[in-house]
Formats: sequence, C-alpha cells, structure tokens
Amino acid sequence: MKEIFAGAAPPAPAALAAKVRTLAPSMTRSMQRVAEAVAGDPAGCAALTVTGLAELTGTSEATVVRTARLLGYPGYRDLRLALAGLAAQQQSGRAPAVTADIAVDDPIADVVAKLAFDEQQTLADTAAGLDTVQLGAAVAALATARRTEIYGVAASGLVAQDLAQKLLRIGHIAHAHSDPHLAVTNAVTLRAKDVAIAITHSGSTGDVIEPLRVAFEHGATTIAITGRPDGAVSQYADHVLTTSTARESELRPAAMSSRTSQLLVVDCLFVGVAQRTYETAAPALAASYEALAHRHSPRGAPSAR
Amino acid sequence: MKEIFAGAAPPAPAALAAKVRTLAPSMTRSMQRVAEAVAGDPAGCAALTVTGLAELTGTSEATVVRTARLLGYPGYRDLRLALAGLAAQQQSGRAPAVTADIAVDDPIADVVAKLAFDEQQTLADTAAGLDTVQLGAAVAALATARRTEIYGVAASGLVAQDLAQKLLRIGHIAHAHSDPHLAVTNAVTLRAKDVAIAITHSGSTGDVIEPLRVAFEHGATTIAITGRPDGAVSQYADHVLTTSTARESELRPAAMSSRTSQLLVVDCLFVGVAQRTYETAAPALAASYEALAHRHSPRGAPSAR
DNA sequence: GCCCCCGCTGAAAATACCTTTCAAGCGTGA
DNA sequence: TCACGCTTGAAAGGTATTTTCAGCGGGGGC
Repeated sequence: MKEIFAGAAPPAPAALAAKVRTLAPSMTRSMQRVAEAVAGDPAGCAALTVTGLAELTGTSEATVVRTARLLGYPGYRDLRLALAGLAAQQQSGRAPAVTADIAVDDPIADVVAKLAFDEQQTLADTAAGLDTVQLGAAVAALATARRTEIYGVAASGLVAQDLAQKLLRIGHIAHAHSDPHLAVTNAVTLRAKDVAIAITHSGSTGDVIEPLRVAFEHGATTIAITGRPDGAVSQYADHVLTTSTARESELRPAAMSSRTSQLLVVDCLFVGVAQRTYETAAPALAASYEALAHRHSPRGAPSAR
Repeated sequence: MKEIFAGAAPPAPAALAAKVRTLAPSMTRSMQRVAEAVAGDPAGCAALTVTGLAELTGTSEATVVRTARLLGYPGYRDLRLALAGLAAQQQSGRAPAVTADIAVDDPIADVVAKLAFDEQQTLADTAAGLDTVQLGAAVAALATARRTEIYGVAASGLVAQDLAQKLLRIGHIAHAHSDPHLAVTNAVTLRAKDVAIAITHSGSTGDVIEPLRVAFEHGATTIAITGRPDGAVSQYADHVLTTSTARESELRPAAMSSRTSQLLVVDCLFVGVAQRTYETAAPALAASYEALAHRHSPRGAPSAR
C-alpha cells in the first residue's frame, strides 16, 4: 500500500478541499484541526509558517507536517505552495459558495437547486481528485482484459451494474455481482489477464473486499473504486481510484453523492476503454443501438416540439 | 529602504508580469535575468528553491532575493508563494477547452474533464427545466402512497432500482421492475392510492409504457420520468417529470447524460418524500445505517502509511 | 592613459524555517 | 486495573533563505 500511495499522489492543485474531506476520517483529532483550518482559510494559512499554523490550531509543528504528508505533499513547504495556488484560484472568481444543508421545511424548488449544486460540486471534486495515472493504468488493464468482474453491494451495486452494462455494449465480457457468496465463488475462477473491480464507498465493506482479495490472490488485476483510499479494500487493489466524499446530512445520505462520484469514475473507465478498443467498440455500440430500435414505438421519435 | 517598502507595497497577486516590465529598466543585468525567468515560467520557478533559481539564471542567491525585494515582496519565500498562485490561476484559466466532443485520441485527463463538465451541465439543465409544480404533485402522491412500483429497463432500470432502494430505506414500500412481463403482471394489482413510476429516456420504450398504462387504467397515480415529455409515455402519466437531453456522440452514448439527469430527478423525489414523512423517515434512515455497521471492518481506517 | 571611486555581484556566514526524532501522555481494550 | 499502542508536542537536527562582506568591473577625472 505504501508504494501505491508513493507513486500515486503527485501534489494536488485544486482538489485540496475534496482531499481534506476524503482523508479527514482517517485523521487524528489534532490533524483534523489542522486540515480544517487549511480547508477553511487557504489564503490565511498560506501566509503562515509551520510554527504559526501550529499555534493557530493549538497543535505542534510536527502535527502540521504530518497533516501535510497525509494530504499527499512531501512536506509543509509544498502544502503551503498549493495553498497559495488554491487561494489565488478562489480569488479569481469561482468562489465555491458553501451551500446550506437541506432542511425539512425547504420548499421543493430549493431542494432541486441544492441537490443539483451539491452534485455538481461532487463531480468537480471527483474530477479534480482523480489520479489520471491510476485511471490510465486501470483503463489499460480493462482494455486488454479477457473478462471483467465487478463487485458492489447496495448503492454501489447499481454502479457496478451500470459499468457492466456499458462494457457489454462495446463487446467486453463483463458482469456485476451483488451477491457476496456468488461473488466469491466467481472470483475463484479468475486468472491473470482477468480484471476484478470492487466498488465501495467506505472502503471497508467486507462483502466486497472478500471477492477482490480472492481475485487478487488468484493473479487477476484488481481495481478498487472507493472514497477511502486508505481503507482495507486498497490492500488487494493494484489500482485505486478515489471518489470524492461530500458532507452528508440527515436528509442527504452519503450514498447520494458517493453514487454521483462513482458513476463519473465508471464513465471515465468506460470511455477510456472505448477509446482504446475503438475499432471494435464503435460498431458494437451502433449495433446495440440498432437492435433496440424496434423496442420503441414505430414513431419512436415524435417530432421535436 | 526596508521601511519604505514595508509600508508601501502589499504583495502583488497577479500583476506580476506587468510589474516585471515596469521595473525592468531599473534593474541590473543579473536581476533582469531573474525577473525574466520568473515572468516567463511562473509554475516552473515556483518549484525551485533560491539556490535552484540562482543556478538556473546563472546568478547567485543574493541576486534572487534582491529581485524579489524589488518586485515588492519581503523575500524570496513570498515571491515563490505569489508565483504558485499565479501558476494556479493560469492553469485554471485554460479550462474552457472542454466543451469539445470527446475524441478517440483524447488523453485520459481530458476525458475526465470533459465528462465531468458535461455531467455538470446536464445537472444544471435538468434543475432549470424541472417543473416544480409537477414535482411537488409527484412527491405528494408518493408521500401518501400505499405502495410504489417503478418501471425501467436497461440504464433506466438502474435508476428505478436506485429510487426503490432509497424509498425502502425510509420505510416506504417500493419495488423496481426490469422484466417487462413481470412488470405488467405487477401493474395489474395496483389500485387507487398506489403509485406507478415509469422511467424512460426516449419516452417511447414499449416495455415500460405498457405497465404504466395498465397501472393508469387500474386507477393508480402514475408518474413518468422522461426526456421526451411529448412522447407516448406521457399519455398514461398523471405527472410528467422532464429530464434533460444532452448532445451525445459516438463515444458518449445518450444513456450517460440521461442517467445523470434521471438520478437528479429521483433524488429530488426522494428528498421530497423524506421531508414530508420526516417523522418516520429520519429514524428509519438511522436504523438502516446502524444495521449495516457490522458489515464493515471494525476499524475502517488503518493507520496512515 | 592611468588611477580611483562606485555600485554590482556572488561566496560564505548567520538566521529562520522546516523536518525528524523521541519520550511522555492518553485513550482503549483485555 | 493494567498494559499496550497510538497520538502528541518538545527539542534536536537539517535545509532553505537571508544577510554580510569582500572582490570585481566599469566609468569618469586627472
């Protein structure tokens, strides 16, 4: 896992707020205080030295440096540079206005606006935080895979199915599994050149980790799509793709934004694979479209208004 | 000199290139070399230490510091921070290239950016085009429904399942159907006070329209979620919720953006229902969360590194 | 034409800042 | 209750930045 992180995370430019949210759960109390200060006032913190930030957050220099490391920077110096960049970006217009939580008595129009905004934010965070090297490697593995098995339960199960559906449409052998027992028995049959993908927001869903572990130990290439790259699932993943974590609330379960984030990652995988296998993918897409045409009413497309 | 500058010039944020040009005439040869390097490649210079920049420009540390002072910063450290900010601004500035279609040879990073942007656009369009009156009526029907049946096939089938999962979590009786035959036989059993929802992007998917028609004729309240409000499905829908239609391309099937749009609508329905039934929904959500806790490894986050 | 003065320049010392180490404190599970 | 392991901050250690200072080169006066 060490190696994964070492190779994976070049300093993040704008994805800092997202990264803080992603990693916050795995932080200690003092580190969270530092991370919070940093995410809350990038400009202000960029002006401070290690000692200054340590005093501001009531911690020590060592803790500040540790936090910087956890966020993926070599040290505080580099975090500070990124902070300055972030501050400049925020300054120049697109200020990420903090959206209020959805309340019980919000009118329906507000609900629509808030949900749409939150999901847009989630997409931006995910795109910013996605490691394109890992993504590229995952795409390469998928493009040359003999077959692909995807494991996910509950909300992540739907994402798994979505990916399977798409890959099938471009002629790839792919299947999604929601049943943990069947998933494990399926994983046993995997070999090198096969690909296994686990999708879990928490990174610690046993029912999904287990099949990935089995696949990993049988020599398959394994990919984890998770909101917690430091979670247990990453142990058995050759490639880790990180989804963003938005704050949740009572009326807005985590499943909602994690799903949005996961779907974006899955779409990226799909498009990547389609690009790499364009010769076969393009005709396959066209053919599947053709095959479904008769399922729609004869005048399938009523004239546009 | 110290005092003069300290009082006079607050650090310049983005006007650095201009400042370099303005002050260039008053600079000595070595300082000009430094200033030139800094103005020419802010990002590159931001990555260098004093010593590095001195070597790069063939000068000494002292000269670099002097140049920084002349540009209005207390020292090189602060110039470097400003440089990082400038680099970040330039970076984020050249973003609007993402509106183009995804091409076969796009690098993976572009794919991520374009997909994220497109989906954000889809969300905005959907939110803008959603009829809150219809939405409110649909929510009202769902909130008081005895049970809810949701019909959708292929990609829309996953959206149907997503909604069913969510409604179940707050104690509503909901079920999603992908099998057209079972869907029809299920629709036959519906009565008044039951709700049927059809999800179809094209608005003309026979396999989904048929069960909705049956439900409609049996007196259930019917809702259509479709990208074509003038399509055949609307005939049998008491409430029509319109999803947005983004342009598609060879590598970006319509299913992708329609799914994003449909999910937003479904989330709005869910949150609306949760609001209206808050008394029972909140405890139910908490309980389902609790019930799943043991499915995750005891300590979700192994210690860092 | 030669010499002296002035200011630019870089090497090295001095300082500030960042990083690492280590032992004490604290919470946690047995 | 005790022991263990993780978290934490103080202080040592190292690196980057700043300052100092002496050398050097050019330009003008004699």
